[in-house]
Amino acid sequence: MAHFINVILPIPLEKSFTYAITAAEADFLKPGMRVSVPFGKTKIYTGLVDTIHTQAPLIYEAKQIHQILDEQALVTTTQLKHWQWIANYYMCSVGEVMRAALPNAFILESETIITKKEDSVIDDMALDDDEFVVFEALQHQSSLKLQDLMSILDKKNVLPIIKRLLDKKVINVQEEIYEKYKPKLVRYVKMASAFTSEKKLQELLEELSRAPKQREVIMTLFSISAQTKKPIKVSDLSSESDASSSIIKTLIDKGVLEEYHIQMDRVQYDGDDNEASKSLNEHQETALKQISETFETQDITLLHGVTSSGKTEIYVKLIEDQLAKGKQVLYLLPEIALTTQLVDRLQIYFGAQVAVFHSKYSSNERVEIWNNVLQNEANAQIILGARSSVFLPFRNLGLVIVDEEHETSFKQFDPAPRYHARDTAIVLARLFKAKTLLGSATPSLESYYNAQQGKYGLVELNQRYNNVLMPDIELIDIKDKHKRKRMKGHFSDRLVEEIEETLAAGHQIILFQNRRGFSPIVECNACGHSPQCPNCDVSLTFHQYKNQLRCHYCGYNTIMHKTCEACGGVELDAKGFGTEQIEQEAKVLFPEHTVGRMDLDTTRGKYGYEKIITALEQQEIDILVGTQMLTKGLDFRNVKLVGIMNADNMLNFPDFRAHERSYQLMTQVSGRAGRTKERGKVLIQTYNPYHRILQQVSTNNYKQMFDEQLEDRFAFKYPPIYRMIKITLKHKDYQKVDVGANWYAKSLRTVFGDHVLGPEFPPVARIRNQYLKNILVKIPQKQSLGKTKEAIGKINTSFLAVKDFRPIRVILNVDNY
DNA sequence: AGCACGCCGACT
DNA sequence: GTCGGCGTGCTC
Repeated sequence: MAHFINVILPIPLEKSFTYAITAAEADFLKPGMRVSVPFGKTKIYTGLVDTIHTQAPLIYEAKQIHQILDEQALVTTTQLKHWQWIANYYMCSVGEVMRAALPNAFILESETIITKKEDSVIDDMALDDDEFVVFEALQHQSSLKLQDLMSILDKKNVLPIIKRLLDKKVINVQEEIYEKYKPKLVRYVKMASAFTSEKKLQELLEELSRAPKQREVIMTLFSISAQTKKPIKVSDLSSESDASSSIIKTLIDKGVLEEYHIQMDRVQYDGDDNEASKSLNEHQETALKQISETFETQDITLLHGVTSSGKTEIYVKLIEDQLAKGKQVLYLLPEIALTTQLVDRLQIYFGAQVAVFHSKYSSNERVEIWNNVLQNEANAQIILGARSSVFLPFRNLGLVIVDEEHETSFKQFDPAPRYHARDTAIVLARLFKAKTLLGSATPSLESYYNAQQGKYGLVELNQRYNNVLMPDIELIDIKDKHKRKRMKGHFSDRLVEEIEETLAAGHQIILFQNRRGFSPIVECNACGHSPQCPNCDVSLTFHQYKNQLRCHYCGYNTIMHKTCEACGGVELDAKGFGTEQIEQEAKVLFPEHTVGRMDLDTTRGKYGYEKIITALEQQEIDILVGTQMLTKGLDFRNVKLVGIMNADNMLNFPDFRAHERSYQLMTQVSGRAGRTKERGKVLIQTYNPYHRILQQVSTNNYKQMFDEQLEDRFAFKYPPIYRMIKITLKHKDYQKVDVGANWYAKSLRTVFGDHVLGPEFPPVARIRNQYLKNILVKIPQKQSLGKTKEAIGKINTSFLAVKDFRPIRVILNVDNY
C-alpha cells in the first residue's frame, strides 16, 4: 500500500500538500516531525508532518519527500490543534502560524550550490566572458554559492549564466539544505595522556625551559586544576596565564595539551539558591483565596489590582502551587515590561526553573528554550515571556498568567497571524485544561466586561502594598495658564513649582509625553509649507538631536534645512512637541539637575533600555522624560512626582479606544509616583480639565470609566458589545485601491448590510508608497463568528478572482484591537 | 510567500 | 542589440 503525508509548509497558502513516503518512513514518521520536501521547480522547503495516511491524491502525483529531519516530534499534537485554532480564528493559513511559532533556526532553507563537473573536457573557446570567469573561479574553489557568483560577476541575475554552463556540461548544480542551529561549544584543554606521568612531565618542563611562556601556561594549568578540580576552559587558561591563544595553540599542536569541546546552554541562570517566597499581607491573602475559589468554577479569572498592590507576589504563590503539582507555568508579559527587574525577582524565588523568552533572544537561544520546554526540563518549568511564548511546546501546562492584560502590544498586527496573545493563551490553557489568570490595574474593557458577564471570575485588590496611598492627582488647566502667561514653554507654573520642590527633597521626577522627537510638524511662517515624507502621507517629525527630519512610519530621514524648501523663507515654526523638546526645556529650566530621556530613539540596541533604567535606579537621573515606555511595570522607589505634559493629544486620538487607552496610560504612569511610604503626586496638564476621563483618572474611578465607556460602545456598536474584523486593502496605485475597496465593501454590504463601515482611507493613507483603505465589519453578539468569517472568506475569494484586483494585498484582521 | 517564465524600455 | 524591469501563474 502506498503511504502519504500531509505537510504544513511555512507559506501563506490555505492548501494542504501531500507527499509520498515509503512504508518504512510511514512507520517512523509522527505528526510534528519535520521533513524537507521539494517544492516548485527547484526549492527545498521545511515541512511539518500533519497527518500520515494512505489516500493517494487524485488530481496530481505526489512527490517523494527529500529527507526526514527529526527523530522525535518537534511540535506536539496539542500545538498542532492550537495552530489550527489560530489559523481558523484569525483567518490565516496554518503555514503562517508555523512560521510565527517555530524558531527561525528550525525552518531550514535550501541553497543552490555549484560545483565543477569533474570528467568534462572543456573547450575554453566555447565560453563567453562571464562563463569563463565562473569556470576559472571553480578551478580554485570546489563549490560556489549563488551569493558568491553574484559578487564575482558583480551581477544580480546570475541564473542565465548558470543555465548556459549547465547546458555546456561544465558544472553541476544541486540544492543543499543546512541546519541553522549550532550548539554552543566551549573549548576545554587537558594534559595529553602522554605527559601524565611524573617522569614525562619533568622532561617536558625541562624541554620547555627555553620557552618560558609555554612553561608558564603548563604551570598555570596545574594550579587551576589543583584549585578547582574541574575541567579547564581555554579562555580561563588564557586569561589566568596571560598567554595569547597562539601559545596555547602551539602546545596543542605539539601534542602537549589536548583540546576538547563541551556543549553549553546559551541561556543559563547562575544565581544563588532560591529564597522562600514572601508572605502575603491580608489583602493579598484574601485575593489569593478568592482566586482559588473562582478557579473552582471558572477557567479564567481577572485580577483587578490597583498599581503597586503586589500582584506579583500573588502570582508567585500560584506558581509555587503549580510547581508542587509538577506542572509548567506560562507567565506572559508585554515585551517591554520584561525587564531585568521582574526577571530577577522571579529568579530569586524560583532560581533556575525560570526560562525567559522574548524577541531579543537570538535564534539559537530560542531553539534551546524550545527544546527545554519540549523535554519538560527542570530549567523550563516557568516560562516568563512575551507574546510569542504562547507558541512554545508545553507538555504539561497548569497555569497561564497574563500580566498587564490590557496592553495592546499583546496583539500582533503584522505579519499574519494577527493573533492576540492573551486570547491565544486562554485557548492554549483550555487545551491543557489549565487555568488562566489575567492581571491588570486597568483591565481592558473586553476582559472586565467578560468578568461582569460571568464568563471570567473577578477578584479585586484595592489596597496598595504596605498601605501606601494612591498618588494625589491634580489637573492643570493650561488654557487658563496660557491666558494668564503662566507657562514657561510647555511647563505650567504649578508643574515647575512641584518639580523644584521634589528636587529639593532629593526625589526623582518622571515627565510623560506620548510622542517622540522634537516636534511633529515644521511649518514655514511665510508660505505655510511643511516638509512631508516622500513615501508616506505624513509630515516629517523634527529630531533636533541629529538635526534631522524623520518619518515615524517608514524611517525616511533627511537633514533639516534652515530655510523653507518651498519659498526660501527663514522663519520655520515647530508645531507640536515631543519628548526631545521637553527634555531640552527641562534642561534649561533645571540646569542644576540631570535630565534623561527614554523613548524609541534612546533605547535602541540590546542594552539601551537597561542602561536608562539603571541610571534612574541609581539616581544618576533626576528628571526622566519619556513616552509610554515608562508605563510598563517599572518600579522606581524614589520617584515622587509624575508630570503628564499634555493629556489632550491622547484623548483626541481618532480611535474608538482613545478614551480607554488614555485612562489606562495615565493611570499606569501615575502609578509610578510614590511607591513607598510617602504619597506621590501627579500633575496632568490639559486644555480640558473637565473631560470625563481626566476626572476619572484623578479620582481613580475605574468602574465609572468602565460604565461610561461601555455605554458609548453600546451606542456606537463597538467592542466588547460588537466584535470587529478589519479588512485593509493595500497597493501602490491609489485608483486601484479605491476601486477595489468599493467593490469589496459593496459585496460585504449585500451580506452584512449596515454593519459594514467604510471603505475609508486611514489617517495616514499612504505608508511606504502603498495606499491603504480600510473596511470594518461589525459583528453583533448573536451573529455567529464562524459564519461571518466564512462569508468574508467567500467574498475574499471572489475578490481575488477578479484579475484587476489580484495585485491588491488584502489584510484580514480579526479583533483588530 | 518565493520563484520561473515571459514580455517591454534604457543602456553597455 | 542585451539586461533587467515587474506582471502572471503555480507550487503536492
